[in-house]
Amino acid sequence: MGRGRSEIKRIENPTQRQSTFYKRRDGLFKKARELAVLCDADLLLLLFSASGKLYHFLSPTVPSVREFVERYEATTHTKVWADIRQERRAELEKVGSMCDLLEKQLRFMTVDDGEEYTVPSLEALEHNLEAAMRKVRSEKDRKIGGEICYLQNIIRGRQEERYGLCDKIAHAQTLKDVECGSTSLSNGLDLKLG
Amino acid sequence: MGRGRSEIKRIENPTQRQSTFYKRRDGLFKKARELAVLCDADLLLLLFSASGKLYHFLSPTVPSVREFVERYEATTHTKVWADIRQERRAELEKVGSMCDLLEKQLRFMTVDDGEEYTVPSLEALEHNLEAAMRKVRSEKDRKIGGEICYLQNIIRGRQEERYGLCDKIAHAQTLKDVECGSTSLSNGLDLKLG
DNA sequence: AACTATTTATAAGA
DNA sequence: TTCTTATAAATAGTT
Repeated sequence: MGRGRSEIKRIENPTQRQSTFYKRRDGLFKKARELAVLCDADLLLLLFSASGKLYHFLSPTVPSVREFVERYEATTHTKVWADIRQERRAELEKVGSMCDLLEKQLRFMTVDDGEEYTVPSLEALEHNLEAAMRKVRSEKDRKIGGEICYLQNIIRGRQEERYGLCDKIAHAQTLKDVECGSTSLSNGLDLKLG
Repeated sequence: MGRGRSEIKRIENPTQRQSTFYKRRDGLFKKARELAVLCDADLLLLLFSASGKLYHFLSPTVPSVREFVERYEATTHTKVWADIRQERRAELEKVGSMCDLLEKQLRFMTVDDGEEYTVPSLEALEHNLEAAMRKVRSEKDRKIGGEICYLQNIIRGRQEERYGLCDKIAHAQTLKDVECGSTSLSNGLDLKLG
């Protein structure tokens, strides 16, 4: 419509583009309103101009953008926000219950400065701490035991090395004795290893 | 356009309404697309027919309905979902950091079955447990001390009551003695109270 | 869905 | 922006 032009491509002249934007924007909104009224349809039209200005139309039967988009989600089963909200809620619940559990466990082991306790509850705490202590100490013993064992093995290994060395030297000496026919020199090498 | 009609009101004839809906829907979408291309605008068009069927158009520069509505929210400062999400995120972070803190505290006091510990770290745990134990025991001592004090007070009170009673009886006796002029009966009531 | 008479939208110019 | 107007486009009624 109008004089000339038919090709639909970006209008490079900014003034002309702006002018066309106004005219066509009005036309589009008018058509949208007419469609809603004539055909009993619900529609949402959100429009940003190139300069970032917002225009929107919502058919009269629809109370809010939010409800409309929720209807859209329900129809398309996209449910983008619904899903995200669901996930967030689940995550929050998980972390929350984790927190409760930890708090309970901690409450099981420590006295809080703000609180007042009864003697039996303090005794219960004491028992819990004793149990924890036993566990820590047994773990420590186990570790130390392991280390002692490891050191013993090293010592044993070294001793065996030394014995082996002694045997070799002794053997070497024997060979020498046989070769030279004398045993006097073997006494000069007094092995005190091992 | 077209032959006749100019009044914009709901078309009562369903067949005619449906026909008009198709024609005008196509026209509207065409106009929407043209506006987006010619004027470099971003737009979203969601349309439900009277029968609930959905049609939508999103200008090519916009990747999703979600992003578009977020832009709408940011522009209008409606921010309904944005706010809710922000709150949720903050809440989650708070609970999360709380959880971390508790976990750290707990890790400070207990040995975990899955973990391997060094002897020095086990000794550190032992010290922490000893500190907690001292705190619990001092609290217990304080409580027991308080209870002993309380019981002592009760005992003292009872004793005072008894002394008072003795005094009264003694006084009554004295009165009786004075009244009767005899003191022989007072010896029959041997007070061993107090 | 296709045709066409007619109305409506709008490009260009002021 | 807004108005005017020539002209292209959309579409109501019909088939």
